[in-house]
Amino acid sequence: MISNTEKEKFKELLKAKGLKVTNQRILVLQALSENEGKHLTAEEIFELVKADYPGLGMATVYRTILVLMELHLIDRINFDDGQARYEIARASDGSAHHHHHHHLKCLKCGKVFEFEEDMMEGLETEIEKKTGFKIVDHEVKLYGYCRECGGLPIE
Amino acid sequence: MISNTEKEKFKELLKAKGLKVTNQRILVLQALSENEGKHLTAEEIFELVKADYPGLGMATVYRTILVLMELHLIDRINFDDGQARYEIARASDGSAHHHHHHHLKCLKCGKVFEFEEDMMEGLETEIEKKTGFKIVDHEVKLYGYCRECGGLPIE
DNA sequence: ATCGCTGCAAATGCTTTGCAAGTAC
DNA sequence: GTACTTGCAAAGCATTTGCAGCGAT
Repeated sequence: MISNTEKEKFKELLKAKGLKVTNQRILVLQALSENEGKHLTAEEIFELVKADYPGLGMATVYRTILVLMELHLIDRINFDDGQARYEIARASDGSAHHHHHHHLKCLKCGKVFEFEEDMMEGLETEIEKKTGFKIVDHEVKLYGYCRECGGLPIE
Repeated sequence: MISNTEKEKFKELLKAKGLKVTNQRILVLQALSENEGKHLTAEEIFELVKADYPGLGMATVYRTILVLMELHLIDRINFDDGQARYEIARASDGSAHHHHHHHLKCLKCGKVFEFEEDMMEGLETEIEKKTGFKIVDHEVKLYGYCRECGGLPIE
């Protein structure tokens, strides 16, 4: 559930950018907040919010997603299955760039798990030294076979 | 350039799967092989091969890409810019699952660099221990600002 | 009252598919 | 000769956009 404090913060953020506070925007953020770890597609967000707010249009969902991404309130993940997925950003203050949280996908059942581990700093500093690149964010995806799928490949 | 040995290996692979050796398939593989590190889109592959083989159709490019991916001869990368990109797989023997090679994208100029570093084994064993997951592959993307872009964010 | 937002429908853009003709084996 | 392949055009699907009406401030 989204706390009132968070909701107020969101309203402030919108106003600060000259954007308006609408039911649609609040409900979309809320749907993502209440489904942390579910990696919702735009379609799924649409269905969820539509249940509470029947008039909703798909285009609004997509436009709201853009707004929320610009405010750094949500992140997009792509599992190459034809549709993008979205999830609440951890540090929801709309400032931090590093969200140290990544994904683990089972190649058999397709379930997506998460992990918080962060052994990336070492790698990043090394790359920065070697290439002159200033790294501000990273994304890690692991693929394998989950416990229920027996850790064994198909076929 | 694609070596004759590699070309023969490719032909064997196709035959072993009951697939036919066609000019289109060889030319697409060759285009990707001669453009290692360029992360070509399907459209770009199409243009490249079409120069040598005018009759080519876009659908064939997409179908060939599928075949090459099933043979593990190429990998797909997605930079969320609306089109998938493809590159030759390193261990082109069509067996290995681990390709320890990842991407570094500049958030200002959009250029994509590569790095070979591999500090992932530690992370992977730890996750395996913790979750019971059997990890067979990983994908790392780093985002930042390249040397030419001054390591400084825009605006 | 203003200017942003929304819903709808149409458009876009990448990718896939159906099908008849062509080609490898 | 028998599949498998190809090119073309049409279809599919996720996402974006144009626009007139609606709603927040």
